[in-house]
Amino acid sequence: MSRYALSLTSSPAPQTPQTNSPKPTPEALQNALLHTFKSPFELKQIHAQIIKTNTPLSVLQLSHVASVCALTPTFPYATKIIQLSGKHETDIWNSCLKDFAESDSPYDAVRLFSQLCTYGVCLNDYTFSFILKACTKLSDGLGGRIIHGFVEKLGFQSNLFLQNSLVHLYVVSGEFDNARQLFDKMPDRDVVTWNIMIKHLVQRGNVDEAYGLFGKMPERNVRSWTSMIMGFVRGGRPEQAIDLFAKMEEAKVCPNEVTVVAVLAACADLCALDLGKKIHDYSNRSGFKRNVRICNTLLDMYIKCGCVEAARGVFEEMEQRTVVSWSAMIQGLAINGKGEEALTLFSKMIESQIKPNEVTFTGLLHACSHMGMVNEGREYFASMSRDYGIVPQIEHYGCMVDLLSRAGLLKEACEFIKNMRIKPNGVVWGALLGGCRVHKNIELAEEAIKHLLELDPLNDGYYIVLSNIYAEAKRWEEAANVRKLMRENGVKKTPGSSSITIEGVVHEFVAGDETHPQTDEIKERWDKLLEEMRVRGYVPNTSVVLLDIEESEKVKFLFRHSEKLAVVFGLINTANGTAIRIVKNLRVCEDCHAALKLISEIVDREIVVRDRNRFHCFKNGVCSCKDFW
DNA sequence: ATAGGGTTAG
Repeated sequence: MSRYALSLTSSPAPQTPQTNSPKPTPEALQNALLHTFKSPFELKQIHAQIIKTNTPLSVLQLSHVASVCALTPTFPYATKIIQLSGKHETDIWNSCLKDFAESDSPYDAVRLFSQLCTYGVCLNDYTFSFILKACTKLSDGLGGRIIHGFVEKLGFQSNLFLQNSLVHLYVVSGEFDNARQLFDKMPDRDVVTWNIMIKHLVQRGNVDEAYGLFGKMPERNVRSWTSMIMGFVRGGRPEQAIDLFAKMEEAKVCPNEVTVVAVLAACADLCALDLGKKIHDYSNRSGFKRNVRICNTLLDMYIKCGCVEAARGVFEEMEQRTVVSWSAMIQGLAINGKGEEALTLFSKMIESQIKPNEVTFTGLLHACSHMGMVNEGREYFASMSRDYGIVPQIEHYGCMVDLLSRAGLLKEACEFIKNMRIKPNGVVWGALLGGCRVHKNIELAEEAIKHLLELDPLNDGYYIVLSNIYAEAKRWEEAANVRKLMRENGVKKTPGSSSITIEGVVHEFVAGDETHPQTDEIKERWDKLLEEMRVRGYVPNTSVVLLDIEESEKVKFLFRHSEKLAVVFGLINTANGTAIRIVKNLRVCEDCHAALKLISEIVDREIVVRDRNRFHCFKNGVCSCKDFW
């Protein structure tokens, strides 16, 4: 008690009168008192002041008193003071409840709610909306069910706000059946109700069902469209995301910041640079330039379109950069053949006092592995836990094995796997297998495949690589055995597929596909290119064709690779001089790599191929990967 | 005074 009294008298009270200044108003005196009021034990003084000056506390002052006393035994005393003030008691406690619900410790709201119940304070619909907000923050479904009971008992069950809050709470706390049940029996739903359901169907990966609801909604607002677009992006269906965005524009709904993020993500996935640039323009026109998340997504879009310089432009113009901005830029440089710059950028990041996270290190390790910088990679790997306290994840181990294996340090890579502190996965052993192919080590490849067949027996890629390794060593019988094993295990080779987006339309080419309406035109153009390529020394590399067929047949197969089809299609259907951007589902084959280098020179165009792992920017006969991949 | 989207790797 005395401690608080002391603090009251000794603390500076700005409104305390000076000797000659006019007498302070009672309200100023109360404010002065409240200014230092931090403990419920001072309530008596407050109360005395009220009586002495005969001035009731304002709503703001009462709320302050309420929040100090809310979770203490002085609660009933505070209630009394609020009642004496003549102000509406429920309002005061509600505002306090709201503050707690929005604070970092929403559980305080739950405790206050229980006080309100214990002392019989009158509750209204606002009370419930705030306590539900707190429960939502806590993902407290059980609490939700209890509150739901209260809501019904007190007759608020037909309040749409509360119904929506309850549906949201159930869905957030994973009680989807309860959410659905409530949703189904709601007599009236508004756009918020539908949006909640769509959002959470999407989060459960149920994009089709979400789209079903989207179709049934009586009205849609910008959030409905955005959630659905985002749903398609997250569900790996960026074409549909972009289609829907076009429909949104037709419906004359104005995109907001979140829409911009969603559509940019779709552009990034599709390498749809034209649309991406349009959205960039729109974003600037709409004044979204200072939004860090938008900038990060823009940066990522340019990176994923292979436009490192445009990405750098966005990065440099940013007013604020978060760890996400730096990590995205580092990763971007890494997979675009600019590993050294990635490492330099990391030093700048550290100078800027930005703390790296696990993603930053993934980018750094990628930079090292794509450039063959073994010692640097080892050092970063050691540094991440030593200097930054980041525990390496499976991705980091994967990068390290990739780094060592590509550099030919296969034994060390193998040892590294065996000493890992977590269980290696398919990616880790797969990295070793990949290195074994480059460095022609059959023995370790067999060791790797043993693990891979256990870990990931349905992944066709590993069989293909092993079969390749045997074939390149001219051990045909073993190569055939691998393919036989593949058949026995019911594993099918994923067909190569490449896509190109022209004016917002995605054109997809699957290896060997001859059904495209422009097939003849593509062939014709290819034959012309081939003549010029041969003049420049191109020899078809049939070793990448694993089929047991005639050499001349193999050559035909080579010409049907999806990336070649997509590139030639792009040459035909875009203006001279424009860059061609292709996305491939697998890695680029060696023959295509050699061919595309020459084509970039012959037609004097930039050709960007984003494959499973990285970018290949072909320009003037060379590739940004410097043939190290 | 009350309800519903967003960023980097894989």
